[in-house]
Amino acid sequence: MNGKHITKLGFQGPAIGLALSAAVRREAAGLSRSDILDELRAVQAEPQAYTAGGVYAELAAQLLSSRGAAQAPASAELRPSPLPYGVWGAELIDQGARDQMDMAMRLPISRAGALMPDAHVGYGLPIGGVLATEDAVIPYGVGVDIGCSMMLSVLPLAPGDLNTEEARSLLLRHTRFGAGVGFEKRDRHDHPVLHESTWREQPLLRHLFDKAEAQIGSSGSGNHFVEFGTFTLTERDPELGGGELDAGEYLAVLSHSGSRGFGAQVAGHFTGVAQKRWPALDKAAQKLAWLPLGSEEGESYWQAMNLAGRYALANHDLIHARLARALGVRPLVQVQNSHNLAWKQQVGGRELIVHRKGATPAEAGRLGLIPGSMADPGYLVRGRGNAGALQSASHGAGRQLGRKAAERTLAKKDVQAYLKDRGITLIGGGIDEAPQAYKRIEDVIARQRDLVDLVGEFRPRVVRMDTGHEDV
DNA sequence: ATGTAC
Repeated sequence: MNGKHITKLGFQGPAIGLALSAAVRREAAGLSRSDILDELRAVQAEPQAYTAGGVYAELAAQLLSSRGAAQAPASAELRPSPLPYGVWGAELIDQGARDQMDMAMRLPISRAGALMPDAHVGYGLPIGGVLATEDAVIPYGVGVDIGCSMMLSVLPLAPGDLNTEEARSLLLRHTRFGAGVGFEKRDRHDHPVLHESTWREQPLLRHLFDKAEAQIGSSGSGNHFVEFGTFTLTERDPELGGGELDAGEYLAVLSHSGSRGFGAQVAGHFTGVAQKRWPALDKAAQKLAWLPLGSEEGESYWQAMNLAGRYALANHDLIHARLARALGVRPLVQVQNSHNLAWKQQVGGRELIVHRKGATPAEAGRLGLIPGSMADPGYLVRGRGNAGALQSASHGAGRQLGRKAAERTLAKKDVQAYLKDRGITLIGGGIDEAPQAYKRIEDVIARQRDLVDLVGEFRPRVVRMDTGHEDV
């Protein structure tokens, strides 16, 4: 098997090398030359069927992205039909989210995409959507809560070392919830992110600094939470604490938080700028308006987005530091990951902008956190670097019922019974965040075993959330 | 998700 056989099939550019190395591996596995050529023709004919894994995944991803480039018009004109993309757990995903992803894959700047099993409808790109674009960033491809993220601290304490009442009072004292909520001046905590010069580099950032300073270390509203629970490590993991953490059960803190009012205003501002930039863009795609990287607006968004990403992680840092300090301990290990952000990433040999809107980065070996609901387990996972999923996984269980539908259909007593069955103590929390409003996390995890491996499990015990429209 | 209000 050599390069000539490959080029004769019509492979071009970086695809030649990828096809050749796959062919060599198949040869080593004992296949005949004609069988391998048949396989390569099949990959060529239908690359989307091979992106999920196996020897041909990288080649398939490369073919898909180069075809995207060949088809890309240089204007706001949409493709007549969406580029193909991988879907994990299709039977768990509603048609509305599929339609939104189809629309995203018709953008002229789109090159590759994937839909995670927790996907549901959002603004523009669906939550659970992963989209790779070329030289452009889509504010609503990242979402309103820029840098929304997860953090886990495993503490040097046994689960029984903290009783429910103490956990409740620590959460009440050291966390702040609610839209618009920040800290009073005397309770504020400092963080290096507030001292970055970036804040002075854009009028918008200068304007938002005071709000950011007041709200740092707070949790906000909606699906955000801070909780104490039991973390179970199945076996030592080389990626976790350098492989030093013993298997067993620990008291742990898990939080879900974002970039608060600061990130929301950055998102709102640049979404407006992007939509004005493409007045001729099809109305149905308006919320997917993009900013070219290299343009002043595009670079400004990129800078503000990344600052909001660091700010969101700083929120977690302060929350965990305050709780650990109150307990008089230092965490044994900490893990954090953003799940609403865009990254520059190599896809099929090219640098693309990978938007993850409610999707966990899952490069090979990278740790991430996938929470369930206020009463269901969350998982510490290790990425498998699946090329077809653009190295991503779900960011949670995903909504099954919209907020209004949950308030309409779920009964308070059923939610209370669900919590009681699992021994959960809840502070705040609205009916719209009820466990029954979410897909079963076990189902969602089962659909992505080719995207992540499970490293540990977190079972919530005392949970704080914002108070919804209707309390539980 | 945010906390203002085509």
